[in-house]
Parts: sequence; C-alpha cells; structure tokens
Amino acid sequence: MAENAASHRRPTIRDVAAAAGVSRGTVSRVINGGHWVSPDAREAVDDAIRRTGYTTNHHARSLATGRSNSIAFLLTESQHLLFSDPTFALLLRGATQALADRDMTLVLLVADTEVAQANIEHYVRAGHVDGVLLISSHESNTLLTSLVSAGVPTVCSGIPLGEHAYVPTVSVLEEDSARVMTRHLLDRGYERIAIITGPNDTPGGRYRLEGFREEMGDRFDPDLVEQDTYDRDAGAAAMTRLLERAPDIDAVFAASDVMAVGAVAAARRLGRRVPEDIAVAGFDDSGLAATHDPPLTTMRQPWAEISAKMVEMLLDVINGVPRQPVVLPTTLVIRESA
Amino acid sequence: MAENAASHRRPTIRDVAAAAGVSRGTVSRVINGGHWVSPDAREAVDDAIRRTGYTTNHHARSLATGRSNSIAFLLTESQHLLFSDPTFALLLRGATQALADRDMTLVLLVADTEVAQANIEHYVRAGHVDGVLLISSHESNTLLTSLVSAGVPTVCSGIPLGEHAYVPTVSVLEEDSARVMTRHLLDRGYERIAIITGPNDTPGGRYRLEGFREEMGDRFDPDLVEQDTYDRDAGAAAMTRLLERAPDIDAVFAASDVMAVGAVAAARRLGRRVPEDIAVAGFDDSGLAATHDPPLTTMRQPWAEISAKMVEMLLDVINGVPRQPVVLPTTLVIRESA
DNA sequence: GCGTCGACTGTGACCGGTCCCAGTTGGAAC
DNA sequence: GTTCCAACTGGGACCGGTCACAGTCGACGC
Repeated sequence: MAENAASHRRPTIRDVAAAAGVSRGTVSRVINGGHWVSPDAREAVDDAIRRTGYTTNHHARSLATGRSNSIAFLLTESQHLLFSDPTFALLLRGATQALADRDMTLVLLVADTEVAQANIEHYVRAGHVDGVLLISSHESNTLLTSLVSAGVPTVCSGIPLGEHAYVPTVSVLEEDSARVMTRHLLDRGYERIAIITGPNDTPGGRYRLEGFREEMGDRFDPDLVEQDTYDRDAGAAAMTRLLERAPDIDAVFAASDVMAVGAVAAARRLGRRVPEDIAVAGFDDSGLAATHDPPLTTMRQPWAEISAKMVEMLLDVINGVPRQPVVLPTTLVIRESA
Repeated sequence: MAENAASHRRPTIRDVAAAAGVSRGTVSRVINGGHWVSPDAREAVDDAIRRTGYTTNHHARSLATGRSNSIAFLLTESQHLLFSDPTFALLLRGATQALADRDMTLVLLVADTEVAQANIEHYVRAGHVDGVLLISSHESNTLLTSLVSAGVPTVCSGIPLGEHAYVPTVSVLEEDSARVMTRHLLDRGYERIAIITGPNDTPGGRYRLEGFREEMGDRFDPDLVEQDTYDRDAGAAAMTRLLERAPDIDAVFAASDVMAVGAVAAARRLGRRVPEDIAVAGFDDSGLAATHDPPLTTMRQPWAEISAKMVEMLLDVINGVPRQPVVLPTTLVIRESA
C-alpha cells in the first residue's frame, strides 16, 4: 500500500515495516538477529526487505547505538615505512581480511607528524571509531598514553615498553627468536658473528639483542653490535661500519629483513660475497626475504596470526571482555643467505 | 546555569547553546563557518565550546546531512599486490596525505574475492562513503560499472579501458613514456631490445607496448615481446623465456619495476650481468628502483601528484563539480641498469 | 476460572546534529 | 513616518535508526 509511495528516497525501516505489515520495532529485531520474533513476522520482514531493497543506514544506527562499526589501523611510524617496510603491509592485509567477515571497516590513520597526531587523537577520542589497532614499536608513545587514558579500546602490536603493561598486546617471543637464529648461525660454524639491531626503545631492538647476547655467551663481543633504525639504508651503513671495524666477521644477524637487504648490498659493495664470504640473516620473513638474491634466512613472524589476533582481541575489548597479552612463536626459515 | 547539570555525558550542541546563551541554530552556524552570526554571538559560542569541551558528533551530522566525510580507497587487484607492488602503497600514502588537511578520512577496501567485492559494492552503494578512489588497471571491471550506474562519485587511476570514457580519471602518458624509454635504450646503442609488458587488458600493458613498437619502427621484432602479470615472478619467467628464445638480446624494457627486478634476477641466474651483458629498464620508479642492485633506470610516475589529483577531483565530483580526465607526464630517470 | 509466565509486538522517546522558515531588529531610502 | 531590506536569531521538524516499556495473547498450573 504505502509501498510505492515515496519514489526515489532510499527505503527506511518505516517503509519496510509498512510493507511487511508490522511495526518498526519488529523490523529492527529481525535485522538484529531476529530474537523474539515469530516466524511469520520474520518471513514477512525478510520479504519486505527484499522487495523494497532496504539497506540499513549506518549513520543512523551509529547515532542511536553510539557504535561506529569501524576500527582504526593506526600507524605511528613515519609514513615512508608504510611502503619501505613490507611488514606494515602484511599487518594491514591481515587486519583487512579479519575484518571483512564481520561487517566492520578499517579506517587508515597515519600519525606521521605532530599535527597529524593531534588530529588523529581528536578524531579517535571523538568516538569516530570503536577501537584502535596501534601499530608501533617505539616506546615513547604519547599517543598510546592518550588513548588509554581516554578509555579508547586499544590493542598494540609488539610489547609497548614503558608504563603500559596493562594494554592488550600481540607480540612474538623476541628473545627466544633471537636465540634460535643465533644458535643456527653458531651451529653452522660461524665464529665472528655481528648483530645489526633496531633502536633500543623498540622491543625488537632491545630484546633481540639480549637474546643474541645470551646465546652467544662467551663469544659475545660488544664491538660487533650495531644499532640503528629499521630501514635499508641504516642496514647498509651499519654493515659498512662493521666491516671497517672488524673485517674478520663471518656472519651478521640483522634484526629485520629490510636491514638485512641493506647489509647484503653494503657487503657486496665492499667486495664480499653472500653467503660465501659473509653470511647475513634477517628477521620478519617479510615478502622480500624469499625473493631476495640470495634468498634470506630469517625468523618468520606469523603476520596473519598477529593481525587476526589483534582484531579478535580488539573486538573483545570493545565488547567489554578483558584480554590478556598474547605472545606468539616464530619459526626459523633457512634459505641461502645464512 | 545548566552548564554543570549533566555530569559525564559528552556535551552536545544543546549544552553549548545553553552555556553561550544562544540557540542551537546559532551554535550550528558558528561551527559551520560562522556566516550570519554576530561577532558577540560567535565569541560567546567559541568560548562555550572551549569551556564545555564540545566535539561535534559526526554520526549525528552524517545522519542529518547525508554526508559521511569519508572516501574509500578501493583496491581491485588481488590483495597480495598491496605489499608486493610498492606502487599501491605510494598511492595510498599520497591519498592519506591529501585527505589529512581536509577533515575527511580514508576507508581502505580490498575487493580481492567475489564475496568481498559484493560486500563492498553493497557497502559503498549504501552511502557509507561519499566517493571512491578506484585503484585498478584492469579493463574487465564490473565494480566500476556498478559504481557508476549507482551514481557513486568515483575517480579512477589509469585509463579505464572499455565503456567508461566518462569516468574522471588520472593517468599518465603511457605511449609517450614508453617511447621515451625506448628512445633512451636506442640512443645508448642497444640493438636487440625486448619488452616485458603487462596484461593486454591494462592500459600499461597495452599502450606501453604500443609506444615501444612505434619508437622501435623497423627494428621492432614481435618475437621479442613477452606479456604477463605485473609481478616479480612473472618478470623472471618472461626474462627466462626471452633468453631461451633469443639469447642475443642486449636490453629489456620491463613495464614495471617489480617485473624488472624479477627480470634482473632471472638474467643473473642464467649467468648474465646487468647492465654489462644485458640492460634492464623498468617503469614506475617505485621505491625499490633506487635501492635495487643495480639501481634501476626507469620512468618515474608522479605518484604524489596522481593521488593528490585524484583526491582533489573526487572532492569536486562529490560536490557536483564535473571534472575532465587528467593526464600527467612522466620523467626518465637514468640510473645504472640501463 | 484465575493468575502467571513467556513469547511476541507496537509505540514514544531519544541519539545529536542540520535545515528552513518565521520572526525581530536597526538603519537606510523615500 | 512608513516601508523595506539585510543581518541576525530561535525553534520545530527531520534524518533513520535503537531501546525501554507497556501491552496483547495463548498456554499452562492449580
């Protein structure tokens, strides 16, 4: 009856109710799971929805429920890492996939400048998103403090160093992983093993070094440690410094694949063959490890699981279910570089 | 007076109005530009906003205006390209930056399966986003058809082949670019030049080949053409086939940097040095070109401009301002590989 | 036969903005 | 002294859902 009334307006829940001969409340119940609705009514509503081509208006729903049905993928590293480090893309991909099933969406936020960070803080605290996947590794993270104090559901990647032990996190066994790789290098017979690790205010930088030191035991030589940012150029520069300082090193453990790639390039430039003259191992098993020349021996981080877990935990936290930090294992992937 | 009434509720426009001693209408006007508001009122409202800590509720605004203040970055390629091809990341980065100023947000959508595509279609047509940045190169794009017919403001990257001439696009001079690179190779004295190009249903695949053929003129040998998908392995496989078929080739023009990287690896595996034995040129100047060993000679696509332009155009289209397709120039970047 | 309970349904209030229209005011024009 | 207009203001209606609550109805127990 009232079905053909409004011509081009998008059908609302009222139109559906009219078409089905029930009330708005019943339609709403059907849409949200259909509990306490008689089979007849449910069928009538389903049919009416089909006939009218009804789609729920998410803005209206968000206004009424206070939920946005979206979560933020928040990058705190400077933006160039998004494309120079395949790691972020892997996490992004995993998060997208994990969210695709549930009908939620991912909003991408990049806090690469102070202004951007302030805007994002404002945006998130204004309730635009239901929660935040915080992708960061650095300790000095004012954003995290701010989010936590504002009560925004947040899940972190890596272990947030500092005061935030109570934030749910997904991380890997940094120390153990480093020990496994170090053991591998030792077992292969390398003797003068150097390490190129990340900044000390990142879990990767700190704990991988620690694991390395422990496993090396007496063989550990503080002179064979280089610490720098997680990018290619830094890896290359570190390798150059190492080879100048200690030309006799026969293996290098880089704390990320990207750094390892830089290290290999630098070694070659100085006339060393990899792995014949010097072995180079990486960390992450990001996309480039397998296709690099030579293919990189590396520690595989379970990216898909990490991001899936993060999403799952975040949804729990959003729904008020408390979650404990999760620590995942890594696996040694032996290829040709070490 | 009513200022301290509600305790922990987020302040609304009503609270601000009460605090400022004006009506909701006036507050709304101040928030939206402040036209037709007396200086006194404006000041009172600004002050009240500060005192109450008011933030506009975007859900409510969206419901009332029908605008979501967000746009979709829609990837139609299968998801692995997001991280294997740095190109996407470059566009994503540019779009994020361009949107950061305007207070709009980017929603990331990946249509990598049929189901995902159906969901996304539904989502976008439901008015969740104000417009779509469609990142795709393939001709057979049902999504584009669907978006256009649903009246969703859309801007495409690349030239959408097929029926969609009326969709605003941002692209580069494919043919000319290919000619410039070909000319460069010819000028360097290479004589047996092969091309590894992309699928024929992509503008890059088709028009770069065309430009190459034209510039080669009489020297063009259809036997030295390989066509495959834009990824590393495809590039490597194509190079392998080429070297088997025509061991005398002295240069290869790959239609993307990623393919070029694969081609270099394959050439090396077959004992050829690059560029001494065979030159390899790429296309895109994506991040990996400069850091590759050897650094790739390539055609630089102006990624930042492309994405900025796309955003700018999309916002115009959303506001009802018609836009014409834009074609940007590329530049030859000479490094060591060719 | 009455009370009770569980399943189901309808309705008004509400979420927090925007929009538009109907005023009010003060000053300039005639 | 009207008239008119521009500048400004207030408030009701509305956007399209959800939610709490009141109410209906049939079955069942005693």
